[in-house]
Amino acid sequence: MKAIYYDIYKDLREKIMAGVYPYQTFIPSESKLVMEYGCTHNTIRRALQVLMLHGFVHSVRGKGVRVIWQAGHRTRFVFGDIETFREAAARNGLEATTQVRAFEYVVADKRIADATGFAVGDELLHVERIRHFDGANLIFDKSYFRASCVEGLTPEIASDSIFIYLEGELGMEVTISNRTITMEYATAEDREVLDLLDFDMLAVVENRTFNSEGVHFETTWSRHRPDYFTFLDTAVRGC
Amino acid sequence: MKAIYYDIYKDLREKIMAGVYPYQTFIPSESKLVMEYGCTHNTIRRALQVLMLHGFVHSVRGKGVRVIWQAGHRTRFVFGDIETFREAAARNGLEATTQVRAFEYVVADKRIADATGFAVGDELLHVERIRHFDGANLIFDKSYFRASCVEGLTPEIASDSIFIYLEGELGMEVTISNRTITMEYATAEDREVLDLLDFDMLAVVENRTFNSEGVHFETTWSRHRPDYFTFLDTAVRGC
DNA sequence: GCCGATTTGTCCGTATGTATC
DNA sequence: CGATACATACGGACAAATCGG
Repeated sequence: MKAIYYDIYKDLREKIMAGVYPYQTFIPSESKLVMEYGCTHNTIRRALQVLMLHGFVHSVRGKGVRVIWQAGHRTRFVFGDIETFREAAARNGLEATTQVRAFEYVVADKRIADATGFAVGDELLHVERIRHFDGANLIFDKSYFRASCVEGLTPEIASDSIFIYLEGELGMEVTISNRTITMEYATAEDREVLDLLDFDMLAVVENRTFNSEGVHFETTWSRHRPDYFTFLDTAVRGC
Repeated sequence: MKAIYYDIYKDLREKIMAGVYPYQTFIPSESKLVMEYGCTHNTIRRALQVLMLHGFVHSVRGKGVRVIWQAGHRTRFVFGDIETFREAAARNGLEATTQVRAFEYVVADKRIADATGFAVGDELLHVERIRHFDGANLIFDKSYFRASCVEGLTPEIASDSIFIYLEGELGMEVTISNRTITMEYATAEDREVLDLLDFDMLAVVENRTFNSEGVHFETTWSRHRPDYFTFLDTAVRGC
């Protein structure tokens, strides 16, 4: 990311998180930022748009751009953004390991196609992984990858990080993801592979990801033990 | 919303949902859209950005803009967007009623302030509501509003729709919302007011909303019975 | 492998509108 | 009313990626 607007976004974000622009105060006006960063109006606006989308600021016509990010809120055990399990675990300060439970090629029948969003007949790689951290098996991932997109993938790689392999070795870029979050009863299988204590339900995140060419190449269900699940989101009404 | 880019966004969205531009196909290039809509490059790009943010399309440099929205996916029992409970219920085709359980003015002590994000000493209106639809009490809302933002609000209005009142009568506009989703054990109170069957956990959405001036004016915890909870989201990696 | 046409991505400079104070 | 600040749009320029010949 070598774009100017993105550098400005990161700089402003840092200042907000560092308290240079505190909660509920106004950041400098667009024209001041234009002078400060030596770019144009439009480029500043681009950066401000990203700040808004990420829930850091809110702009008010005729008044200014107000900081709405609060320190302390939204921190621990967050598994929301598109990021690898390793990234999320590291950000939460946890040692994490992954055990691969299944790794097999299948052809999508109607049942799989309906569930995953792939087409009947698509060749898929079915992977099941168990995520261990903080002393317990806490997440059970069931994934279907489009086989043609994961050439050369092995169980050993899957136990490390599939996404780092895809992005590094295959040069694939993960960009957009459609997610749904639901709660489901734990199955016998869940109880077998996870350390569920006395929990009888799970938080299930269905994730359909698209690569940089807009091709749907993965559907994953992540089944989380409830006490380790937090999902974050910021929404903007209207336009 | 009188902006040109927004009209173009809505038009393209309609065409995608109507199947004019089917799943996985490319929509016309920017230059073709410029001619079709009689505006500039930048205005088209603005519309495309909104389409991307809402998970309808994905753009690939040098190739085009591909449709990634699938008909049928993401439909029923969705309570994700910033919208009133009535809007959501109506979209899901359900008759809905609301019972107001508490309605009282309080001053934020440290406990309330920490939980809600308001400051100690802020005057707040505490409201508890029970949402009934599909034949059962399914959602339990506990809200704190900034008192100065909800002048004239009555329990009767709260049983209808607080947001319609705020937007209509008070001219307030709800714009940004920070949400966290977690799972929690049902309390004795939950069991008292909701028809929980044998569920012992709830999906809890904490919602901090800001008005059009960027002022935090509401924190609500919506406690959903698990079988009626689905949350949707689309995420974009990188910038 | 190279070149040129196409397409998206970024940025500039300017102009006008609208809301706030 | 004027100054300030954000919102939208125009038109032009160049960079970067893709694709076909």
